[in-house]
Amino acid sequence: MIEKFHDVLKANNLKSTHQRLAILNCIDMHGHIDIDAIYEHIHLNYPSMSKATLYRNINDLVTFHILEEVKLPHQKQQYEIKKVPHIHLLCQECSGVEDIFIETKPLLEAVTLQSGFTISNSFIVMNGTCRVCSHKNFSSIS
Amino acid sequence: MIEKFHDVLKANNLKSTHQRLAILNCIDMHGHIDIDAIYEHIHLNYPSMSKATLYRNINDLVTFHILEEVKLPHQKQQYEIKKVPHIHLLCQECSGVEDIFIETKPLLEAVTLQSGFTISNSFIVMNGTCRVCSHKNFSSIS
DNA sequence: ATATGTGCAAAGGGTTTGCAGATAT
DNA sequence: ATATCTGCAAACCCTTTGCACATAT
Repeated sequence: MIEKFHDVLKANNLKSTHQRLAILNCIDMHGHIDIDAIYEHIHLNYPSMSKATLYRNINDLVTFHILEEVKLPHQKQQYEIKKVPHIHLLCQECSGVEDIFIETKPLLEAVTLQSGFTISNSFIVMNGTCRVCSHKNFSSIS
Repeated sequence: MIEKFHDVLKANNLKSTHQRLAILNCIDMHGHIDIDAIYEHIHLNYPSMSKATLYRNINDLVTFHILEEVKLPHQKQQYEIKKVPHIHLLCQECSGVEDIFIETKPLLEAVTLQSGFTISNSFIVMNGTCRVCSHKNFSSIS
């Protein structure tokens, strides 16, 4: 496997260890995932991985802005690879989380205008029902 | 003091105790506040208040949708009285949190269109610099 | 070769729970 | 009167930390 995160770590003067690569690959693979799920997933192929190392590395990677905390209402804290701004869509049926990249400038400008706030960053979560689950519900009715 | 939350509690078949009223008033007074701050605040006038009661009630009030969890990135979890949807503005200078009530329908519609999501609820946080802090910075430059 | 990172086990700190006594209705 | 709630203290996590060994560079 090509270790896409090797250079990211090096760029931050962090050593490229198996543990760190496993953590980053796991998070990257899942998109959004919480600590326990990361641990369980990695533990399958890598039973010697310790939780102390996981916690330490998660914190370090957040500090270095390689990871980002995702705090969704009514959910355990999750982590994701830091990407460009996007909206989190949280499906109430299947608990899935989708990312959507969409123009938020008009809203941000309206907020600035109304509040006088200079906005540097935004975090948007929307709760609802995803396309797949909507379709499932519809099928079961008809 | 008129106990505005007495009826809210009764409506949910929860007994209107001093502790619950103190918790709700404290949160209402502050807008957004975390558990420890609630405890300290209530403890001043009400030293016998126990943390167990605070935790139990916070959880109960969230369950009954009287309170709402507010999870802001890089902040401790806070609580607020459940209100109509609004945007949280988080100032990076003074750490203040403002609420702003603004039209988000166009964005929600765009999201629905692009993703097929049926949105029931949204949670929006914007980070930046509030009007007061912007002005402070400007003054110190000129 | 050496600064960093890891695993282990113990410590720490926030949250929950069982129980007996207190309180709201 | 009685179901509910509270305070206390102990139990229970989840998370962090100290230390000796291992690893990446």
